[in-house]
Amino acid sequence: METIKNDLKKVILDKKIILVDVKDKKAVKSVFADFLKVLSGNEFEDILRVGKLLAFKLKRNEYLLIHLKMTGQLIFCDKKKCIAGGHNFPAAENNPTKFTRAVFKFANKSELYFNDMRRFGYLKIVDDDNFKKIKKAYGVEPISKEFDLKNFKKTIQGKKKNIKAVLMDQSLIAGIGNIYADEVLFEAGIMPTRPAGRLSEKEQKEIFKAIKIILKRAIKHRGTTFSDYLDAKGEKGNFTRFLRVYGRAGKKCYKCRGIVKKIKIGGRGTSFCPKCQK
DNA sequence: AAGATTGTTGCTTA
DNA sequence: TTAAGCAACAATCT
Repeated sequence: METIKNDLKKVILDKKIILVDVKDKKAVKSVFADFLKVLSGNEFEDILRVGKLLAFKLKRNEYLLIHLKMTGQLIFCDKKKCIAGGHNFPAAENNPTKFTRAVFKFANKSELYFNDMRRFGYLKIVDDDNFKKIKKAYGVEPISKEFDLKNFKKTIQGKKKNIKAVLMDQSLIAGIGNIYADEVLFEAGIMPTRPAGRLSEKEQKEIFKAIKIILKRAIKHRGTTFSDYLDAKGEKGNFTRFLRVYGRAGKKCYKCRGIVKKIKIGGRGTSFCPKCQK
């Protein structure tokens, strides 16, 4: 989401929105007429990110919220090229696809496609007050300065839930999902099943450090399932190569050469190394 | 063909 | 009252 936000900020700000072609009304979680009314003729002034939620700031203190959930994509196209963000998208140049739920059309003929195969994602207009309320429901931004060791210790203090569930709890820490939770705990050498409140000082510090390292690395690689243009051969990009434990069940651990295991925690697939993570 | 899949919400239970 | 646990949401792929 951080990558998508940064990429889109370069191209869609201060462009007049001529119309929004909504192909799937279910994707819009506001009163439909209001949604169109707020957007038409408006402009995006900024893009903010709250955890995995994107907030496109509009004129008159309103925001377009976009959540991509599992399979959402945002693809911006102008005359020259398409840039894209989101999960496993097909050829950016083939838009609209059968999964295109809405198209934002700008005055200069450029377009923003909201695609979503599984239809979990949504678009929503909120005012300033509402946005503040939504933001409040999220925990600290882990890449911010405000998130320091002291803050983290306080966050996990007394928690009986396992550490993986705590890392993924958006109301505690914003933005860590299933993949990065596994990566963080592998980096820190901690078993995902450990009750968060019973980790030692040293372990807490290791996890804190790992959060910073993993997120920094992920952003450096432009996110996990982000792929940009098709290359000259028409092949899809793949940027999951920097992952060290997620999706590697049955393979050799990069640290100890033992076998990476997979279990279920809270209904989610969880990859870990039983030898390296205690 | 059953079980898996990157996220969140809202209900039930403790 | 709050925290934890879990099904549900939908559509694909293996």
